[in-house]
Amino acid sequence: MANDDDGRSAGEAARGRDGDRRARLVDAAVDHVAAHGIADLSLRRLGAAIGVSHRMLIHYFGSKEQLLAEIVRESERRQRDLLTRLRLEPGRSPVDVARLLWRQLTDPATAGQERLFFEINVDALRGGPEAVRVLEGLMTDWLEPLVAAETAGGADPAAARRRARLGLATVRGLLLDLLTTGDRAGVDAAMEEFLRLYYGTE
Amino acid sequence: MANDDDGRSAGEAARGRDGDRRARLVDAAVDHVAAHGIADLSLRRLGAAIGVSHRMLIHYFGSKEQLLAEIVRESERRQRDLLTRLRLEPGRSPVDVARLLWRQLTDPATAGQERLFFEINVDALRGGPEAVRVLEGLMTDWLEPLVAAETAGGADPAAARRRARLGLATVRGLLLDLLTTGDRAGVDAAMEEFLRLYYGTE
DNA sequence: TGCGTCATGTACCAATTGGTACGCTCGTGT
DNA sequence: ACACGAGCGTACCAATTGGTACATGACGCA
Repeated sequence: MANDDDGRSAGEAARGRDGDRRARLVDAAVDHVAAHGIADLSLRRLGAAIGVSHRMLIHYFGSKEQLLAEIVRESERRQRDLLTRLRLEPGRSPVDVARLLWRQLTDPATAGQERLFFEINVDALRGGPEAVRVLEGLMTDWLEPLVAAETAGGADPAAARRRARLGLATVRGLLLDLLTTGDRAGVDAAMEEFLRLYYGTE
Repeated sequence: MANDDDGRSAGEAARGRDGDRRARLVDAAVDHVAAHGIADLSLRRLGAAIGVSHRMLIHYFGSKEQLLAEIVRESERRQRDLLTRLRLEPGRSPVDVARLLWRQLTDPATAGQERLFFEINVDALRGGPEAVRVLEGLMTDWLEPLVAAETAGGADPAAARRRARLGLATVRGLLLDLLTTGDRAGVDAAMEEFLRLYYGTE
């Protein structure tokens, strides 16, 4: 017999002391992936980087695919957190919220995370049907609160959807620009231009 | 001795009858890559797909890296062509040009090409310093004519740069939205909203 | 006809990949 | 004290990778 096998089925239950270990591994993995990309990731290199043998990664996550899924999940969670942390603030004007969000997204500290977002997105585009869930989450998680904000700001639902979609797309486009050019000043200026058009500030 | 080696140095000169073959191979390669992505590309699979042995790919291009470089170059060229083909038209209003460009970019026939653009972009983000050239081309090739158009439309240079940058980012963001959601109607509506804000049409 | 050059396929190579087998080392319950 | 099970590392595996060696043609030129 002498079998290894975790009978743990990864995702659920069993938060019994090694849940910590798992969680810490995922965290470290996301950090590493944000820094080095997801494309040429190998279990061995990842393991070496975060201080475990690749054997342990398979032990805890079952397979590379499952580990990747968990990395994506955790990364999505971090992005969502970024958003929800903003909407909590009361009584801000929409422009200020937008500016705040923008500043947070363009914080150099989270640059890796943003790059990872695009990487996951592009990656999922090529992936099979199981990637659809990821893609949907990537869009709706952001679209929903934005639509809500627009509706609250007093726009009919159709217009709110249009505006939310436009805003999200523009932010992402500018974010990609910033990542590729690194020209913060230029991109910030473009963002200000957008805010002027979008909120009609003069 | 009995050596194989092409002394051709790939890129230049030697358009001597096999330039055709090379060019056709690059073309087929770009098509294949647009359809299947660049991430899990292998010389063997690519070769099988376009009807040559992976040996031939190396023979004609020297290495996978050089082949990839050429694919990227050709892909960029196609994108640029897409743009220049539009600016030739005389006497169109900016809104119409924009709408035309948008329709061309969102043509399902070029969807693979657009996806490839994002893939190359994301890929280059993680790449070494040789990728900088690619990234710069990816931005300036588009930004320049847009800035020119804005300036011609009567805006001071600073504003023209801001507006061009904003327009490009928004188009790309919406394009990414379209690729991930496939919701053409919704994205088109957002685009119309943008054109209204951007050109002040009522 | 014979020779050389180029295009191409087949067979191979070392390196790297995800995943597995197995054995060592502890901490803990009895 | 001792057995046992979980956590872990080492050594391994087959598959796939980019790249190379070599043989085999086809074609042109003498």
